[in-house]
Amino acid sequence: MTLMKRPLSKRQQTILNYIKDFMGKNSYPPTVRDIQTGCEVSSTSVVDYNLQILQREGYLQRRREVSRGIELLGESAASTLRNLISVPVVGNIAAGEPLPLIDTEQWNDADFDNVDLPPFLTKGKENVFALRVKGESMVDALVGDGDLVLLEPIEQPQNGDMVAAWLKDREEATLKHFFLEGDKVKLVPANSYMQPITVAAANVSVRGRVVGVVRTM
Amino acid sequence: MTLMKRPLSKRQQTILNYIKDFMGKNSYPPTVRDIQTGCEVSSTSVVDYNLQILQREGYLQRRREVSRGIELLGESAASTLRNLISVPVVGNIAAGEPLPLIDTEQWNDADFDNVDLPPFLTKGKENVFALRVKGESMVDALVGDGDLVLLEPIEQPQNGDMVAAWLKDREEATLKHFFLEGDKVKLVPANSYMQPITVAAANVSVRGRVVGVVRTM
DNA sequence: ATTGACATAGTACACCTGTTCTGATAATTT
DNA sequence: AAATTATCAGAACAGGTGTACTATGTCAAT
Repeated sequence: MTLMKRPLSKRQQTILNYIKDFMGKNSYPPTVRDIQTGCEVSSTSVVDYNLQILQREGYLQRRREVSRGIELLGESAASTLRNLISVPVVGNIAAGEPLPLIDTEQWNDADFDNVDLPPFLTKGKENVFALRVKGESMVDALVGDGDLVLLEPIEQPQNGDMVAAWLKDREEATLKHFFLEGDKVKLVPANSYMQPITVAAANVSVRGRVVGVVRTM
Repeated sequence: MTLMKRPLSKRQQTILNYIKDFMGKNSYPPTVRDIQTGCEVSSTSVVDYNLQILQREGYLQRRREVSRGIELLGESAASTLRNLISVPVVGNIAAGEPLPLIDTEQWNDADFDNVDLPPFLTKGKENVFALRVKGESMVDALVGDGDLVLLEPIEQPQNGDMVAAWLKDREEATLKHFFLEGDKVKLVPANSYMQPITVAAANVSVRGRVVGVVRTM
C-alpha cells in the first residue's frame, strides 16, 4: 500500500526541507528566489526544475503563475490545518424576538462573528449558520441562555425535524420538533415532560432545521 | 483585562474574513489584489490603507515588500491555523450507571472513540474528556439523550461550577451546579424550574467540571 | 462655513516573481 | 565511444505585486 516514490536527489531534499522550514516560520510559502538563495542554488530555473519534479512525485502542489503558490502535500503538510468550518453567528434567538431572516446568497461573512466548528457538527451541510440563544425561554428544547444553535436553512422540514420557527400570531420564536398534520402543525418540545402545541400551518414560518447545539461554560 | 480594540469598520471586517477564508482554502495568504477583487474594492490603495489599520489594531502582521506577506494574529490565527483537539469519549453518563473513573495518566487515546473539537470548546484545558449521555435523566441539566458532555477532570470544584458527580448513597450520576456549604453540598440544576438538592459533602464524588456540551441531531 | 480626521478612488512606478529560452555539464545507458 | 537523460547555469521577459502619490468624498466638531 505504500506508494513507491523514486528517491529524491539531495537537492530536492534540501528544497523540500527548506520549504517546510520556511512555512513553519513564516505562515506563507517561499518564492522561487527565496528557495534559490536559501538553498544556495545558482539559478531560479534550477529551483523551478526541481519544484516540477517535487510536484510530479507528489510532494507538493504548485499553482501556476501564482506567487508563493506552493502547497505541501501528504506528510509534508505539517498538520492538517483546515478541518474547521467557519459558521457565522447571524443573530439571536429568543422567544419574544423576531428570528433574523437569512439570505444565504448575500450573507456576507463580514457582518457577523464566526465560530469555527469541526465538520461532524455541520454534517457537511452547506450554509449552516448559528443563532445565539438569549434567555431561558428555550429550556423545553434543552437549550439554555448563551447556547449556540446550529441551523441548516430550509423551509420545508421533514416530520420529526427539530426546527427554528416563528409563530406569526403569537410573535414568538421557538425550537420544536416539527410534525405536519393536514393543515396543522404539531410542535413537540424535546423535553417530553412538556406539552406539544398544535397551530395552523400557515401560522408557522420555519427558518431552519437544527443540526446541532453547542454550549460552553 | 479585555483588550480595548476600536471596532472595525465593515470593510475591515470583510477584508479580515476574506483573508481567513482565503488562507483556509489556499494555504498561502492573498495578495492585495486578491483582496481587492474578492472584497470588491475599487483600488489597491484602499486595501493597503485598511490592511495598515488591521495591522495597527493587532489583527494581523505584514511584512513590508513581501508578496502575500500577511500573517494573521490572535484569534484570527487561532481559528484557521490551530488544529482540532482530539477528545476521548471515555464512557457514558446515565443516572443509574456508575461514572467511569478517569485515570488521566494512563488513558490511551487508542482505547476510546475520539471526537475532534475546536479549541474554544475545550478552553485550552488539558485532559478534557467526554461522556456520552444515555437516557433522559439529565434533562434538568439541559442535556438530552446522545449529547456529549465535555469535562475537565477535577475533584475540587469552585462554587457555581457545573460538575459531573456521583452520589454514593443513591448510586446515581448527576450533572449539577456545585455549591459547598459547610459539610454539605447543594446541587442546583441548570433548569431553574427544578429543585436543588442538598447532600452530605462526603457523599458526593466529583469527577469533573463541565466545560461544554455538544449535541448533533 | 471651515477645519480636520477618516475613508475611498484612480493611477503610476519600481521591484518581485513565475516562467521560458538557450546552452552547458554531469550521469547513465546503449 | 556515442547517445541519451538528468541536472544545472545564466539571462531575459511579461505579468504580478507592494507601495506611493494625488484627488475626492464623508462626516462630525469647531
